Amino acid sequence: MIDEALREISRGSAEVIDDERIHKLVKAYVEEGKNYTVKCGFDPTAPDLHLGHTVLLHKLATFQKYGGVVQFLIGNFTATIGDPTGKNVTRKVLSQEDIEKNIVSYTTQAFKILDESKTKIVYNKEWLEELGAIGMLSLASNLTVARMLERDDFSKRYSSNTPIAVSEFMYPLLQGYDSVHLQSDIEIGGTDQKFNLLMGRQLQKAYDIKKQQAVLMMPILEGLDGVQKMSKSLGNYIAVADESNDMFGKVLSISDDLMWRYYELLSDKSLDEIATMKNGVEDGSLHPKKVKEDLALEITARFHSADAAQNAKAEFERVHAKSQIPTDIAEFSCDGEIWIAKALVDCNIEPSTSQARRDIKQGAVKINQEKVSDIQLQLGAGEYVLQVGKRKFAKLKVK
RNA sequence: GGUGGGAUAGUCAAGUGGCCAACGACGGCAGACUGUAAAUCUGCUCCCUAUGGGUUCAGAGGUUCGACUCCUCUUCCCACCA
Repeated sequence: MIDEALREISRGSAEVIDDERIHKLVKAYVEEGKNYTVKCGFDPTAPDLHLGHTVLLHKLATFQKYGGVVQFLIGNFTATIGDPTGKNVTRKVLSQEDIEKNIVSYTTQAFKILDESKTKIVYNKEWLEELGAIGMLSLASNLTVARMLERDDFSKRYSSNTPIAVSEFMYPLLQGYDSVHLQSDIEIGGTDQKFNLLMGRQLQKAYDIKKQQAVLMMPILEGLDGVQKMSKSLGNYIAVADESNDMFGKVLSISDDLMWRYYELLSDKSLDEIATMKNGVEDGSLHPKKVKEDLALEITARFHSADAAQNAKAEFERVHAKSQIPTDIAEFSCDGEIWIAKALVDCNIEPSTSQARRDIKQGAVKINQEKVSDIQLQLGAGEYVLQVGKRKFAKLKVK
């Protein structure tokens, strides 16, 4: 039991600091039913979670299975500073209203994965606001400028003369102080958070907390392109709130290599099952497409439902394998005859008539499955299914 | 505070009076091939019913038949010195 728990806990992790502590905590739970706390901080800087975030949520859910009580920390105070991690520019400061809004959508999405009964939502504004100038100064005395500048992102920015706000220096300290206040037993985060996570340990020691938190770091999930990290700004993400059809399609569009990574970090399948599949693909007894489909089904089912996932799969096959038209297409209508290029723009499947012309020239545009070659084409009264490329569709009614 | 250098399309980056809607790279889109994968090859990549027209090269003026290119001012960024 303990071994299995530890194996699941360390699954996919990039680095664990003080795994002895984790071992003891899990053992105490299994043998004596004692709970422990696992902290994980989220910045409410964006309203939508994507699968990259869920890597951590999954890990938290695993801990919940084995006695962990999750301290779901909302950084509503630190969000006003902006985490400098991995940024090459100072982050924008968010307004209070935006933060409030983000918090609501954040937590509802998070509870699709987390067990609500074993989760405590905490806001660091509660204690950080009270800290005051004096508390802040004494907190800051725990860290030297030299050490701060050792940080990769800071040193890069410093040497490339990108401005660093002094307030950004405070960020790791405040995050560390959260661990002091919450007396966390374990904190998890992405590998890019290492500095901040270790700060928690250092400060817990400085503030005389008896035990320092163990730290478990998860790798950063690559986005759909398989190279850069999944992020909204890069547009290579799968959002938790994505439609089931989109979600299914997006998962299927990842590369075969990336698929294994997603399995490790996002799937509920056991490590043994995954290894078996991998062997199957390697010796040719299992088609990689099938394996990827299973992954897409699993992920879609998690955020929607098993039925929705099956429908998405059927839909996908209709549209792509048999190159038929999807069942659910946005509909538009217009009065009187309309020029094809204009129609495509009006239906939001082309950004400009210029682009529409180009695509028509290249044979990317279809009406009712028929390739269009005439740029001048006028659409008279009737109903049409317009298509650009493989995935953009629209229905148009011309009166 | 002083002295130099710079700002070009999504990003990087050529262009230093007309041949410029602007080389190239990356990204993106589309086509072929596939498993809507990867890899590869090809085309496109400011807007406009368009063998033409319009608006662009930080901003505002000016010189010129003509300016991304020259001059003046403004804003922002960078380097070196203080």
